[in-house]
Amino acid sequence: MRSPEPPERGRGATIYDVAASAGVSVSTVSRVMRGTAPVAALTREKVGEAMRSLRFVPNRLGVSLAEGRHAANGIVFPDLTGPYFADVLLGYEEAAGELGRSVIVLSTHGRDAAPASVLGLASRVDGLVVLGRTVADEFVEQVVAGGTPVVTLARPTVALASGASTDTVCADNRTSAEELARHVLTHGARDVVLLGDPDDSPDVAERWAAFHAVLAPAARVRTVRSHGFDEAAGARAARSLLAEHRPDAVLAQNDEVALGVLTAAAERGLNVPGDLIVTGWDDVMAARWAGLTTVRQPMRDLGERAARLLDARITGTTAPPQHEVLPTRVVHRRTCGPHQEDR
Amino acid sequence: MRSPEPPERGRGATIYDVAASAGVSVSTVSRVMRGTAPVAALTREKVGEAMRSLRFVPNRLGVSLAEGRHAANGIVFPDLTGPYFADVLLGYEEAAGELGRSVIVLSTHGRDAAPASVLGLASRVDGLVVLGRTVADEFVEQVVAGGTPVVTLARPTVALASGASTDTVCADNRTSAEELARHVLTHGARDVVLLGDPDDSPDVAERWAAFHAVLAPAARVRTVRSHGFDEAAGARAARSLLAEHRPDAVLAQNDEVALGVLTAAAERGLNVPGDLIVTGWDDVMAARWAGLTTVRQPMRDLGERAARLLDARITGTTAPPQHEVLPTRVVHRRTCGPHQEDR
DNA sequence: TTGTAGGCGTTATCAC
DNA sequence: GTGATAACGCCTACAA
Repeated sequence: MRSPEPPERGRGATIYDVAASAGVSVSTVSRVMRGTAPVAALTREKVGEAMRSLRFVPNRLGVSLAEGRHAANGIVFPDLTGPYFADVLLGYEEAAGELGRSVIVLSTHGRDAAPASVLGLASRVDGLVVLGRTVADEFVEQVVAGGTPVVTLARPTVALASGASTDTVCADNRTSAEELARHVLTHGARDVVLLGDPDDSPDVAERWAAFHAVLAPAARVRTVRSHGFDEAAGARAARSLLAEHRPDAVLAQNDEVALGVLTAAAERGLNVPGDLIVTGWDDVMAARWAGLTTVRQPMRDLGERAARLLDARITGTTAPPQHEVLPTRVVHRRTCGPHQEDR
Repeated sequence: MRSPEPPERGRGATIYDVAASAGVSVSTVSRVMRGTAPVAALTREKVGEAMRSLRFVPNRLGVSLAEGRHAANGIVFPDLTGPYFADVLLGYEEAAGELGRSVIVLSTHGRDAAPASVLGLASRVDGLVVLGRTVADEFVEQVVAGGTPVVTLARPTVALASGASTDTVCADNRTSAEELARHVLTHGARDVVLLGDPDDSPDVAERWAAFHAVLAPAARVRTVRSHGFDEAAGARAARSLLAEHRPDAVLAQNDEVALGVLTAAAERGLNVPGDLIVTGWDDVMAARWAGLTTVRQPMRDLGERAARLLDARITGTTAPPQHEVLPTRVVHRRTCGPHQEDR
């Protein structure tokens, strides 16, 4: 004796198999699954039984094609390295899951996304979040024109042909950058270097503008380019920088670069903060252990808010474009001068 | 004058629109796209023109339904927090992309995955990677029985009804755990606590078994449970542990927990490593800045290998189940005793 | 309450 | 070389 339809290996049962096995039509099976119309108790019973014994799981492709929606969202990262992106993804995935949507991730690995990969992604989701400098405005516009809403994250809003613009969510770079700059001046810095990779992200450009505005009247300010934005890149850039001239302070574009600066400074026997003030951005875990002054941004919340804005847009809200700015906060530790430390 | 078919907002053009616009049949359009059969140069030209002007992007659902494949893989994480998972994902996404597959991520947020979410995911991918303790063996088997290959990562292989078992890739826990244990004995530890959350992952169980085997003959060994496996959990557990009794050494399940122990030890004025030896696992960035002795595992490679094993299985290899064990290495720093430090 | 049939967007197999 | 047309798996009017 075997069960009615031995679950065939390698190919899931279809709704037709269930219908046949239960002796009803496919519409009835569909109704039972979706509760979209009343079904006689007995019939429901038989269908349920058939579904169980066949281990039936509806094929997403069929469902999506019929429903006209993917129930999936995409997110495009420039890179997946480091704690920043992981936390954004965490917040995004959690909120998207709650809203009944799967998450498809695409990393462009530092390069600009290949148009094909972005359009391909767009064709398999209901909406897309685009981080920083991953996709040219032109393609963002094209994706939206194709009917797939886009939310930009940590990136300026993109103007659309329709006259509207993308929803966007980002962290408040300016306020904390200004505060950090003032603080550094307080500690006596008069020769400041802004260190980072300006091609990395629009966030960095915003911070640098704010740094400049505050520092320039009171100090010498130079921008120095690091090629890359990880610890090694920071160390390399700092080594050549310190070899030629020693500034009072280095404001790095993120914590990783700042940690690289600390390494280079230690190699030269420089005392931080006595000889050199160093600050980062992001407040990654290592920053606390290195005593690095930095700025904390709400990475999870960025991801979560993006997911919710996107959901609203997919759901068809006609609200005007939203631009959310999430608060950040300066975290004082010992690399910017002697004082009470935050944790 | 307007272009032939004004790209309608909100709804992408279909292959029928292109065919109509070019004055050919859909089969011809399909052939042009896929190069699956010869097409007259002139025709190809017209079709290309139509596709461009309509900004046609084939709908993935249609393609997938017809092709009978999703061109997407899933990956199920217990959690997305911390550097470990981000790096695994990085390696996975990179390899999957290279193999022409999108990546759908699902996090179970520490809990066991809801069967519905896993089966739902399985129904929209061609294959699945399952990390650690996220999905009960029973469901893994069910997913595979349904025709979706599964690769287990950092988790023992799952026996299948077919008599086979899942492909699996994991890091070598035993060798490094043994080495670390011997090393700790060398530094004089005779009262050792293994600290962690045994429910967290099979990896931890493996390490603890190896620790035990080496330590038990020469030292007192206790296992202490931390509820959770982040820094705060480690600190909490260490506080209550140290309040009652001070061991010579705490071997934590991962770096985060170990860093929590360092914090708790500092609060009590204990000298590390003089009064207390501490070790972690994973070699996250913060470990270097905290001087933590730990074990480095090739996270990216884990993800990449999983992607490739999965691809082979999807592609239909009939090779016997693969079980890959990737090498790890102990990183000596100052929390385990005085000596030359690794970076 | 249940069944029939057409549609969702693409591919692929036939004829022509 | 090209064009009908039948899948693919599901949903949902519309009929009965």
